Amino acid sequence: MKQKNIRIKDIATMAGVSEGTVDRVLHKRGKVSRAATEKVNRVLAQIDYTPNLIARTLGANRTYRLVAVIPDPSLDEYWKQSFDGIKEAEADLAQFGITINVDHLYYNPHKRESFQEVTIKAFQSKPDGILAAPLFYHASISFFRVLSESKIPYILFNTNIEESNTLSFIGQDSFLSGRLAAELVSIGQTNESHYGILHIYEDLNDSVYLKEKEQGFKNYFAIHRPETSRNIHVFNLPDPGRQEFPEAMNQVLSLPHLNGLFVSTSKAYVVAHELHKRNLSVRLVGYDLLDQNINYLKTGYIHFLIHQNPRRQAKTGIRSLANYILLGKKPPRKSLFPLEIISRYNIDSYLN
Amino acid sequence: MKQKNIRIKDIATMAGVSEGTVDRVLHKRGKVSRAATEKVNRVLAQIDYTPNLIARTLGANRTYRLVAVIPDPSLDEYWKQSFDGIKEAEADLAQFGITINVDHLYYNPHKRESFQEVTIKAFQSKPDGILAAPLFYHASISFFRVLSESKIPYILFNTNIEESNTLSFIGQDSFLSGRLAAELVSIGQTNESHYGILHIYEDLNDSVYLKEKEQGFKNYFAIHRPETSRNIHVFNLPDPGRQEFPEAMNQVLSLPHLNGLFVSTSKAYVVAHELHKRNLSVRLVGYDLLDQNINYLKTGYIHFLIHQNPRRQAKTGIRSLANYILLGKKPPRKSLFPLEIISRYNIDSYLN
DNA sequence: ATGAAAGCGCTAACAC
DNA sequence: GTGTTAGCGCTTTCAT
Repeated sequence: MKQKNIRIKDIATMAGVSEGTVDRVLHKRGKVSRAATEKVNRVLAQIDYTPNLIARTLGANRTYRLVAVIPDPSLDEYWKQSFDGIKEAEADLAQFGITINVDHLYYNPHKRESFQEVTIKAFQSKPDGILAAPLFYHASISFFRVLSESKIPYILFNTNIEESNTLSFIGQDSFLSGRLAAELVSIGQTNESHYGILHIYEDLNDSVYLKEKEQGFKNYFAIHRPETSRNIHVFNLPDPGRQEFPEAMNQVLSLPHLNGLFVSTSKAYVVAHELHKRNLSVRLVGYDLLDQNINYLKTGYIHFLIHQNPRRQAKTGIRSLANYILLGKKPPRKSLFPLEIISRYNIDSYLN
Repeated sequence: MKQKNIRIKDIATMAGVSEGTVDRVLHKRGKVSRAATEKVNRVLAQIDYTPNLIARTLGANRTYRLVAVIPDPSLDEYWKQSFDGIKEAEADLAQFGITINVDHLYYNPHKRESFQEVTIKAFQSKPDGILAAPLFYHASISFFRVLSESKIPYILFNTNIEESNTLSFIGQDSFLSGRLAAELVSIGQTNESHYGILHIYEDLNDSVYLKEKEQGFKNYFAIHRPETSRNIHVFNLPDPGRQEFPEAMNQVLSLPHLNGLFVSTSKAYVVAHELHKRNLSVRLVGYDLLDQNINYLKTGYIHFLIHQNPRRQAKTGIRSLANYILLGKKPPRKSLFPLEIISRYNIDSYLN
């Protein structure tokens, strides 16, 4: 009835070779004659062999070191959530001899040099795998080229670099995300409305995904509300910590018939703050469940947040990497997360 | 630098006893003299011993059989999704010697006797753990009492039975869910609107969670739109397969000022169908990503779906059960899933 | 009651 | 190249 799992020993018997040879074929360790390789492969093709991970880790008695390259979690609550996801995954995987270095590899999300430094450090530590959130497009390219050359497997999350040779990208479809934002910001509004896209404190030159969101946003209007298409205004705003910021916001908010604002990053709360100060009512759509965003969502200054679930993205990333290293399982090239709509009506169910 | 983990062998040496004795003390298997027990415990008190779970599962070389009690997946797409979640979890856990019986334990979600039969079968098979979606409140009570008495651990999902002694319940907060539905169905509508709550083909007597949804729905109006509170109408509709159904729907749809309908189950599509037939425009809110619901969502007859994520619920349930049995980790008593809002604007991102 | 030893399935070192 | 074998840390059986 319940046939026992096939063991390497069984394969060896069936193929008429020794366990060692089967192991060598399975792991492509070389030093096997063509004849023996074929004998083993023939058996392998007929059966459905699943290695016993438990026995493997116990037998190998070795540890793997992964490395995660993300922005400093202490600088940004969003990255704190990614960090938490990494830690969760680490706890699950510890029993398989997997450790994760992340602590000394934080970078400043606004300093390209910082990212570059860290990527070099990460590479030089010769890890068994890398998970990275590569915010800087150009600096990433060379990093990933080096990794590919050194055969170090790596997975990206949050930000995709199409040109990279990554095992997998985990994140959302930025174009669709922008389209959804457009729909949320304009639903129920008249075609005379004007809308603003706000990129806050980001180097657009490096942030491909912000441009994609912008395109998705515009595309929605081009298709569904062509008359309104000309009423879309794009603003690149400075660091909200700087003095120029409120003045820049004044410009934005002085637009006539401004009925909606889309903040392309998780900084919607700074805009909500400005609306609050001025006692203005403008539909506001942004990203992510940061404490401040949640507060403004509950008080009605932010209407919708699109949840990117950084925690789960990071966790999935580490898991995929571990699955690949431990079991050789290739993850899907792209794992696109759902665009979760958060409003004041369902936010509570998302908070533990 | 990296001190090796303490092994049972080390403890044995330190305590001056054999490995076997240490193991017996560790697992309280008895047959150890007071003297030996104390020697071991003294050592244990001084060190920080963490058993190697990998080695433990490999050494034990035993299998655990879990059992899942759910409605027949072939009768209902919703339960098919739960089923898929179970199968996914099973694939992950196979390496730990966990197998799951589900195939011959389906019940008919509309037949209490069928549920009872299956619970008896499940119990008699003496599994190591049970995952159940207990749709029938009264019949569940005795089932879970028996399980508790026999020390068989069990976890509930989808439907909670507060009185049970379950290790964990995995699902959504029905009250909040009803409240969210009320908000979605009424947002942007005038206070003169009338609304219908539709329970389709369910024995309310047994379905606590439907009543909770209803209460949440009403509670929203009581608090936020007291004037509209008297405009809420509750309907218990028959099996949509029966001839009476369209006539019953006529009654519902003849309500004056009917501006919104809330279907408390995943059957919103049958209502959408009736609306479509009559070419009526009424805001419709329901549950779950069934194919037909998705179609009507895309064509605009359904406005919002609340996603219960049955796949993930079931998967989480099995995982928790396995974690408990394998590692002794107690899951949280309640694991409440987020209320995911699905509209035509983000549905695509949810479909793979 | 206790210790010794044979696995569990796989890896890796070592002979040949 | 190939087979053999000693672990990995724990469980479990079997003498004693």
